[in-house]
Amino acid sequence: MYSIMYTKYIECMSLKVVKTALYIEVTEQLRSMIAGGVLSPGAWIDEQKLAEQLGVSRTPFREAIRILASEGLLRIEPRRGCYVTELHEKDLDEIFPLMAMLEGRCAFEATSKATKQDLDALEVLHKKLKACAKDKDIDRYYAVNREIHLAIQHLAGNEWLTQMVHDLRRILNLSRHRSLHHRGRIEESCKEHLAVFEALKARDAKRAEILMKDHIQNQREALRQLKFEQRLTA
Amino acid sequence: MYSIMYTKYIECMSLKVVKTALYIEVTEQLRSMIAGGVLSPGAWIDEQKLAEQLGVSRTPFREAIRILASEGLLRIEPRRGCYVTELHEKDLDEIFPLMAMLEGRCAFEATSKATKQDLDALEVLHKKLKACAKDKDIDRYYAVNREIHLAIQHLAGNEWLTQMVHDLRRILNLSRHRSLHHRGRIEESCKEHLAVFEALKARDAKRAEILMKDHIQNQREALRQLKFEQRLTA
DNA sequence: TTTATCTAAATTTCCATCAATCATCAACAC
DNA sequence: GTGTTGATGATTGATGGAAATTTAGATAAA
Repeated sequence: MYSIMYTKYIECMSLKVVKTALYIEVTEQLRSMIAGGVLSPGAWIDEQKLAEQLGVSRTPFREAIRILASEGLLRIEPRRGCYVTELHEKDLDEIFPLMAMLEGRCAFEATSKATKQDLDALEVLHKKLKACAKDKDIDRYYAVNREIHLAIQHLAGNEWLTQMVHDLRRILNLSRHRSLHHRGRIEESCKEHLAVFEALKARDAKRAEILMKDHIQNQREALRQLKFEQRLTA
Repeated sequence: MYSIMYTKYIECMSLKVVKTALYIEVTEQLRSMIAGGVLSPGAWIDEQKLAEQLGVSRTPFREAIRILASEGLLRIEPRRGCYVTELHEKDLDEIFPLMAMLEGRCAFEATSKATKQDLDALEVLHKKLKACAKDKDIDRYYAVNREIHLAIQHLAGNEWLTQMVHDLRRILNLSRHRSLHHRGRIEESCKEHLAVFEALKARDAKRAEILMKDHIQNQREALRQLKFEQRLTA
């Protein structure tokens, strides 16, 4: 639950990187392999092979697996093996409303806590977002969008809430959904973000919350549409 | 994230219990040791000693520790050791509103999904609750109260939401708060529950949600009061 | 007295290995 | 032909000890 920063520091004389615990590095590596689609949902994880591939023995590898499993990214079937979690439509239908509620709450809290400087920083981000939307640069849009969400979560100032949103987001990323690829979604998304930001600036917390909720639920809807259309063409 | 039931079964001939994976049993044991206060918040966990005490080697013990750490019950400082998480007032101030929001949502969803039978079952539980409140039987009240909350979560039918509430509840239990010991709180709590139930029966989802939120936030308030008064007498 | 450095003990982390369990498939009975 | 039982190979689970790191104590220097 806690996100702890593990200090990596360098011994200047020997230039040797003092390593964090191996199992933590393995956890991170596996996390990004899952996020990057190297390990796809449903895939079986071969302890021996993967551990060897990462250059570690099975013990720290196993510890990493246990952690990811309790985060929900992996699923361990005792004595049978370890698999990457698969998200079904039902899961998405359950998780998106939760995200909407939690991020809505973030927007609500952020509204009263944001300083003038905070708003200025957000202004910059939203300008970037608009530019990305205009250029239809989906990858950069996604990155800036992420920054904005993180900023709002940070402004809300509730670490447990933030952690919860992060955990759920990681799970959602399992579906590698690309709702932004839905026709017109990027412009819609941008408009929604600007609306949330307007409410924030107007110090209308309730409105910011509702708009943020809508924003997330519209993501779900775009995703559903996208899948529906893909099913038609396939 | 997933709560998996691991089957324990018995080999009848030899009367030997075929054990689930050791690290899972250790996880459960540690969990209950933490919940039961055997391991108090802030306490250092001596891997060697405790593992030996539980009759297992350090490896499965370590895996258990990793799991509990990622659940938030333990805090691991790499290469330094493992400690039981301490909750501060700030954490309680952050977590209770989250619980209120999540359980409020449960009540909202449950309202539309509860069948007549479900309501009848809840009726029985609330009758029990009233009896416990009348007798001031705090332990039994706590148990029945828990049953009602679980029932409502179940009715909401969102597994991810349920899991999230469970995770947070486990964390909250670290504080071993006894808000019910606050003067008059048990009666208040009971009244609040009955009010939620009335809204449920009236199919007034929004009202059920608000009342449940209030119920949880009042718990926080009672707890704050209790601590304040204890500080005066101490 | 305080600060710094070094050494030893305690502790965490990691690995090689062994044991227990599961999936597969062939042999057999029905 | 169908279903059950029993071996074989592969994989997960557990162990104890070796290596690396930190903490604490002791000694020396300021």
